[in-house]
Amino acid sequence: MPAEAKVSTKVNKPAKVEARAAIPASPPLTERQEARRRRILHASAQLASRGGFDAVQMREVAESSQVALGTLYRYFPSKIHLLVATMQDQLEHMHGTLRKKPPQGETAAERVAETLMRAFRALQREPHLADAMVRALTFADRSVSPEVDQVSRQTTAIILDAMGLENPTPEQLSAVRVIEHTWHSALITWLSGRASIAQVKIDIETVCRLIDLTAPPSDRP
Amino acid sequence: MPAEAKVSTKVNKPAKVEARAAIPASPPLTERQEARRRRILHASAQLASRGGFDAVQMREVAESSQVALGTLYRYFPSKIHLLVATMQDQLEHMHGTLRKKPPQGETAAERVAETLMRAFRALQREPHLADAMVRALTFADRSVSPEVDQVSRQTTAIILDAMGLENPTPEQLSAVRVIEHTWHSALITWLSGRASIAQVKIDIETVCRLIDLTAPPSDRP
DNA sequence: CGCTAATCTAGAACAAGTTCCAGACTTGAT
DNA sequence: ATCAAGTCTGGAACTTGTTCTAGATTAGCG
Repeated sequence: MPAEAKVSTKVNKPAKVEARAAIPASPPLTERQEARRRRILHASAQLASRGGFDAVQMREVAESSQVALGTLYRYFPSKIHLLVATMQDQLEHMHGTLRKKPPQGETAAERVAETLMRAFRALQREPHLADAMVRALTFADRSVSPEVDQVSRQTTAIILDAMGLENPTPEQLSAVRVIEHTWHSALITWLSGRASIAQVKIDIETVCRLIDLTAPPSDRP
Repeated sequence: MPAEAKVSTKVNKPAKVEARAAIPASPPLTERQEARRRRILHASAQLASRGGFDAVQMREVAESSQVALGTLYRYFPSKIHLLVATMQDQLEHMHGTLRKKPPQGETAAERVAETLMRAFRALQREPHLADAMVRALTFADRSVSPEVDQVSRQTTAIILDAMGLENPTPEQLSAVRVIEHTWHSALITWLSGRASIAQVKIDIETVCRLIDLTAPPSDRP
C-alpha cells in the first residue's frame, strides 16, 4: 500500500518534533530515499565546512541536495537534528580511521589522550564544520536526545577502544564519562576562541590522568 | 555633549554584534539606565524561569521590562548576550550565598564537590532558568566571548574558594579547568534529560578526585 | 496495467530574532 | 534657559527556521 517507505512519523507537538533514529533500524529506506538522505548530509557538511553553524541554512541545504524544503524536514525534523546526524556520519568515518592506526601510548591514559588529540587535529582541519556540529550537539534539547545519545555512545566506544578494555569497571566508565564531558566542553571553548589549541591539549591530558586513578587491578599485560 | 551615557558602540558587522562588558568598567550608566538594565535582567530571569530558553522572547522581555525593543538590543546586543548576562547576575548571587556557608568537607576535593552539588541543587529549583542560561552559555559564539569568559572566571573563583587555596599550582588550575568543563557538560546532559541527578553527582565526584591527584605538597593543615 | 496510499515538490505562510527609522525625550554644557 | 548630541520609543521590515497545502510522482499490489 505505501509508496517509498515511511521516513518518520510526525506528531503534532506544540513546538518541537521528533526524529527517526539514525541507527539502521526503523523502516528501511528505498534506494532513492537513501540517496536523498546522503545528498542532504553531504550538502549539510559542505555548507557547514564553509561558514559553520550559521551557514547551514535549511533552504540552502534543500536546494543543494535537490530536495524540497518539506522533504528535508521529513528526513530531519530540525536543523539541530540535521547537524547531529551530520556529526554521527562524521564520527563513523573518524572511528573507522582511528581503528586502522591504534594509538601507541604505553598506558591507557596516554592512548586515550593520543586518540582524542588525533581527533582534535582532524577537527582543526575543518573548524567550521566542527563548529556547526558541536554547537548543534550542545544546543540540542530533549527532542534530540536519542540522536545525541547515539553520538555519545559512539564517542564512548572510541575512547574504550583506545583504552583497550573489554570489561571496564564502573569506575572506569565514570572516568570515561568525565573525559567526554571535558572533551565536549574543551572543544567549545576552543571553537569560541576562549582557549588555545595548547590549552585544549593540556585539559585533555589532565583529565586522562583520571584513567590511571581508576585502574586498580592490572593495567599492563 | 551626550545625554544618558552611551551604553554600547554598535558596529555594522555583517551578521553579529558586539557587546558592552558587564564588568563595572565601560561608560558608567545613569540611574535610569541602571534601572532599565535591572528591569531587563529581571524580566529575562522571570521569563526563563517559566519556559526556559524558548520562553525568553525578545519582544516579551522588552514589554515586561517596559522598554522598547530597540533599547533592549542596545543594552544586550543579542538574546545570547542577554541570557549570559542573566547568568552573570545569578552567579553573583550564588557566590555570595556560598561564601556565607563554606563547605564542610575534609579534603579540597570533598569541599569542591560539595559546593558544586549545592549549586546544582539551587539550579534544580529553577530548572527552566538553568536551561536558558546554560544553553545560552554553550551556544555563545565568539561575539560573546568576553561575557562568557567573565562567567568562567566567576566559576573558577567559586571553585578556588571551595578549595581554600591562595596560590594554586598550574596543575591545580588545570584540574579546576577540567572540573569546570565537566560541570558545564554534565549540566547539559542533565538538562536535556540524558543524565539523572545521581549521574551528575557521580560525575562531579569523579572529576573532583583530580584535585587530590594534583595536590603534591601539603593539603592538610 | 491500474489502484491506492504514501511521498515529494513548489511555494505560501507563520514565528521569533534582529535591524532600521523617524520622531519624541534627556542630559550635560554653555 | 537653551542647545546639541545622544537615547528612547513605537512600529515596520527583513531573515531564517518551521509549518502547511494542493497537486504531481512513486512504489508496491492485485
